[in-house]
Amino acid sequence: MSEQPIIIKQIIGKTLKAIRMKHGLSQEDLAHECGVDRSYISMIEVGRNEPSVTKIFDLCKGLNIKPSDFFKIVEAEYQKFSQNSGEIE
Amino acid sequence: MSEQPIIIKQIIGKTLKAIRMKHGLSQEDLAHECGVDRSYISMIEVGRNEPSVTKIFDLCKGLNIKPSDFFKIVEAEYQKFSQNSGEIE
DNA sequence: ATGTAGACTCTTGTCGACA
DNA sequence: TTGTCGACAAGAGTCTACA
Repeated sequence: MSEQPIIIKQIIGKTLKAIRMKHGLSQEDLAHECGVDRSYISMIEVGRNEPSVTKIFDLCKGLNIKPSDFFKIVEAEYQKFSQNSGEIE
Repeated sequence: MSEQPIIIKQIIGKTLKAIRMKHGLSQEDLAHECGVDRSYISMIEVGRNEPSVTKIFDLCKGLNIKPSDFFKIVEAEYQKFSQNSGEIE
């Protein structure tokens, strides 16, 4: 049951990384900004951990974006991915 | 650091319950619909567990709503809550 | 129809250190 | 600057069963 054909953590990771880099922040900057561990951000971006909603809200605050916008991107990628059943990018 | 003044799990639970009931579904209906445990849905709605993003996507699929819409509601409640610094309802 | 409990497994999330 | 490893406490998530 934990076998999701479409892996949401990977989409979240890719999305987070893209936004973080667009803002010109390092992982450490962001980690310090929102009070989470740097290695944890790495884990997320690389798709190993799926952050909780609470953590995503924290991260979005550090990135000055609205969580709903973040999830809009994730949802769009999710649908793209489920249609193509292929690459994330 | 895991001390969030504003508890997102409670907002998620309240939101899920409201949408589920608007759709006229029981917890068991929804659980069966999206392949999760019924007691788990109860846990979420009551604010004891914070579901992962993956689970929220599953639940939204069972409710025929877009995850981004779900999070839009959660975000709105979150902001209302952080302004009033009071009741969720 | 819902909340809760116990017991269990797996993952999240933190921290320090190393490539 | 980032990925990863190991260890650890805490929480997610399942299942059975009872109020």
